[in-house]
Amino acid sequence: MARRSDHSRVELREMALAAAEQIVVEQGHEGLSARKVASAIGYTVGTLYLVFENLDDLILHINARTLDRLHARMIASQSQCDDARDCLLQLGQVYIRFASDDPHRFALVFAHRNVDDRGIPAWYQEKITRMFALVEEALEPLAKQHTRDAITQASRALWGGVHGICILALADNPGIAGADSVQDLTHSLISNYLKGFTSSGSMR
Amino acid sequence: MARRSDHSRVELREMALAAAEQIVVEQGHEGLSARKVASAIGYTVGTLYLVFENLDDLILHINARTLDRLHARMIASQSQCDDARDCLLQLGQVYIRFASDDPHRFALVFAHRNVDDRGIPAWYQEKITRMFALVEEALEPLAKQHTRDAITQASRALWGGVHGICILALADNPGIAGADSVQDLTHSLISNYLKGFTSSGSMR
DNA sequence: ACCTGAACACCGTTCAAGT
DNA sequence: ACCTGAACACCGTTCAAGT
Repeated sequence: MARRSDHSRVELREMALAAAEQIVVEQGHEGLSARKVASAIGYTVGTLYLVFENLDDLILHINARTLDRLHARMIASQSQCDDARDCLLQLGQVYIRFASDDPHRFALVFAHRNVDDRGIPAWYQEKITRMFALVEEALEPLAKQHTRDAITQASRALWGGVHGICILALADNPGIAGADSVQDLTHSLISNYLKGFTSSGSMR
Repeated sequence: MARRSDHSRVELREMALAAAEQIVVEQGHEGLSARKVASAIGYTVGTLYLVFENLDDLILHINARTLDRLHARMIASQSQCDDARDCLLQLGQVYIRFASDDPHRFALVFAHRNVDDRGIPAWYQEKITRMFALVEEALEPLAKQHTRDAITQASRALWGGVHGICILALADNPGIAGADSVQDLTHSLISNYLKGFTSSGSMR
């Protein structure tokens, strides 16, 4: 073979990403390999390195797509909720459902933190920041008496919390996935946190 | 060589575990390999499989030790706290400090969930359950008006939350590790959750 | 210019063969 | 009985060589 040019660079990238995502969905994070992706799209391993820096770079792009889909769903949920508290509960539900509907893809986002020497690229970081901003927006109407910084901090604490319940549940931890449903735990976390956050008196 | 018998089975296990832990501490999860462990203790790869089922089994035993140390520190913190609220805040602090003092070992516990076909062994699960039980105990004096089940659920939601902040911070997420310290976020989560949980009225 | 295919340096796991 | 060492089937990554 050699010199095929059947597909443009962009086409190759798209094919590789789609193939890689399918492997992850079916076999999970551990099942993914450069060789498998290459053979799935009918090319040699070497070709993959023409179009991605390395496997971590490919994974980063899968994760970018995953974060985009998650963000879209979070946005969508915000157009059909009643009050601010309900909006936050909806965000939590969407997050949990997204993770449990597609556990392998979701887990990949948080399994691969060691991108390389020069850290996570800014365009990718923005996708995470954007998600926290969504929580912050939803929290704002409930926090009139708080400063901007306090709201930011609260959104981070709260969403870190929701995320924790989510991944402990995915990992099938005995302590979490036991009797209660993940949705119930998330509801408990959000609603109790909000009760505390919106009550006027500071306890310390 | 062959037929050395320099070390008993138990000695070999201990040596392998110690060597593996050192590799994890220094090089992280990705740096660990059966061959490296074997060569670090002066044996061949095959020997490792005489004394552990496989690499996942070895990792499980590293994680068991990590959970034991964490549990010991959590226990210790409970003997020097004032009221129930302070005890819970201390638990959170210990958890976060433990994770950030030894990020690689801590991350290993939650990175490796796919033990094998027949799931996580009961003796290991118990180490996780034990930790949640500690939170539940600390929570109990604050929840006189709640049922046993409600307290259990609250301890799971709360500790899932603390865990989430913890790992997002370790992963150096821009949303979390930003301006606020992890300790502050944990404090915010616990103290606001408790305010909500201990306030009498249910909001729904 | 585009892609291959072989090479390099690694993996986890098994198991006949040596002492 | 204990341990080796070679084998097997995989990895990620690179790059001279082919068309």
